[in-house]
Amino acid sequence: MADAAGVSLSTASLAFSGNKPVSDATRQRVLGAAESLGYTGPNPLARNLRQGRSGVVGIAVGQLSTAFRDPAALPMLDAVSEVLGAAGLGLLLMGDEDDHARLPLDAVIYDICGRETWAAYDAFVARGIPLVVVEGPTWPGTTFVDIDHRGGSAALARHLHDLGHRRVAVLTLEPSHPQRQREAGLRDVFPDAVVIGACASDHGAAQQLASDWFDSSPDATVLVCQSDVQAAAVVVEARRRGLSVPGDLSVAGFDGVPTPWLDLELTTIAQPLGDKGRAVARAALARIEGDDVEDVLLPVTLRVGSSTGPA
Amino acid sequence: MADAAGVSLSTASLAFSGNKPVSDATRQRVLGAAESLGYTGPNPLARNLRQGRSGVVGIAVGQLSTAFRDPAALPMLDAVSEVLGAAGLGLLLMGDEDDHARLPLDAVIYDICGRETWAAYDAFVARGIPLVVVEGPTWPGTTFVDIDHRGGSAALARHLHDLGHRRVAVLTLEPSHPQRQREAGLRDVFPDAVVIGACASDHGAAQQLASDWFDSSPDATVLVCQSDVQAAAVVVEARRRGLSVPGDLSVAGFDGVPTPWLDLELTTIAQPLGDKGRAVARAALARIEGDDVEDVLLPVTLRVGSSTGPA
DNA sequence: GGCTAGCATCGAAACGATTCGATCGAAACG
DNA sequence: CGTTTCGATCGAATCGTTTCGATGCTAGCC
Repeated sequence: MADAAGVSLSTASLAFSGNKPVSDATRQRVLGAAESLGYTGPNPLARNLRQGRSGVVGIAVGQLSTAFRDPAALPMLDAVSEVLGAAGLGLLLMGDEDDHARLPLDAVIYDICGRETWAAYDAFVARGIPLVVVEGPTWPGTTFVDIDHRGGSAALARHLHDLGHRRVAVLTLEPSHPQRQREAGLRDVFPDAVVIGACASDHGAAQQLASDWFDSSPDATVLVCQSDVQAAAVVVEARRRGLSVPGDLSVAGFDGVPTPWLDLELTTIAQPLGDKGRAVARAALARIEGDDVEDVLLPVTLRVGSSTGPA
Repeated sequence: MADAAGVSLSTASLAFSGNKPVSDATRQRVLGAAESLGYTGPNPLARNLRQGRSGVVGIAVGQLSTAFRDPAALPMLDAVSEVLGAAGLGLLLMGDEDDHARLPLDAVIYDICGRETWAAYDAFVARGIPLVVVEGPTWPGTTFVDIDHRGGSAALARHLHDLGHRRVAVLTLEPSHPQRQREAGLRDVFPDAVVIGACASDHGAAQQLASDWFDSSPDATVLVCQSDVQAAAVVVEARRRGLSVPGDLSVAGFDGVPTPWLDLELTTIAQPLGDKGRAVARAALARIEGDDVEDVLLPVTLRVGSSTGPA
């Protein structure tokens, strides 16, 4: 250790951490000795043990390739990473299969819906690790960050109603907390909207579902989707069949992400992805500090594009 | 601690870790005591310090939202995560801005090209942390995993030459190690291929570049792109201008990822993304064990689709 | 019966920092 | 000049494991 060159362990530690004042001369001596001995600074593992923190926050997103294929996931992840990084914390990706209960995490973010997919939830709760859940159900020991699914869907529904639409079809996500909220919002305006099927936010799956639906000679004048990816797939499939959007069918999405390969702007519910990520990260930070944290509900905005028109 | 209920610390440790045999009766007693005292198993931080390992591998990908917007990034990330997870290691996302030198990482993967973006490289080398570089230049202390950019590009070029094409335009990535290799492969066949511009693998940017190029009344019969995302954007833009693909212009991509919103199959160089990820992860694991690791060069395959045709 | 093996358990020494409280001088103050 | 104060430094305790070597004990062997 560098203290062979002049000072005590405690002083050397202070010279590196700056937790207490150290005279300039001493600091120079310590840093110089470290340099010449090839000492590269405090061992992070030892620091972590002493401080009882790992400096790492886990984020569970289900299967990685599925989770990030949806463009809505990225801006949020970016924001989370940015806020945590600024606080000196790292972000650890938790796939859905591995046993992450043995890793030293300061907090865990669940960015998927459905309690059943919360890997290692019990272990984390038992160890007292703060949990932040995005768009999931509330659960003991958990801080909750959500967007206004229901209000957004209702706003979209009113927009469609104003355009004269009465026969509404819905392409849903697989059953989940946000999905239920969105359906409720839609039914506030269209109680008898008809669900044509459910799939993940995936272009191929949505296009297949839309194709089957078109085959059934539907009479709806608008198809409401649960993501812009789904909506884009529906537009592509409609056109492939010679249908015009919004002439023959109006299509609405959710999320408000760019779909640059379409030459129209989707009508969609834009959610504040960056705000959501920042709220999540701040909640995690606060809980790590031991502060009490309120659940967060973020507003969404209806963004009217050119994929919806008069019935 | 649980040893208040019967045994010594060492035995309790063995009961949990299983590193040495412990009698069944003792194990039961230890586990029972742990249960009733609310002890949730060995503290990961302490274990890490003792063992000198954190169980976490970092992966640097540049800005997150940019890196993962490219669909080619995900299958590889998935494979990396799967192999590391099976070995009990976690994967930590390193954005390009933060100081990750203070985190306890067992190894670091650089999945971006260009030495200048290797955040904290010097610090990691100084601390003796194994580094694995994907598609980057070789560098001291580094294990290198790459695909055969040059051979793949040359194979594509021969395919185009066979189709009768002689006037070739190229849309490149920003300058980087793989980009240089790919250009070399192309020029093995078409020495005077003309570069029309460079951009990241991003739909919007590529479409803009293609648009400018079409405005210049080009005489090339084929446009070679460096990713399927770029190629898809070019196809979209060509059609928007009433050009047929491959009738008026052949288009080729790179990567071999699905482009479900196009109704044609891109001609492309398919790279083994899963294999690449697994090779990277295995290299990291081996280096963590202290083994010597050979650099890896993976083959690619030409996949002829319907976006290229006779000149 | 004595000796050797082998198994289960234990004690103590790391792992490498941070941090609390004490000490020691020198400066400031009356 | 005596006393207080403050800043810099130091010693020792602590974080919670894992692991090495030693110790007992039982069983097997000749």
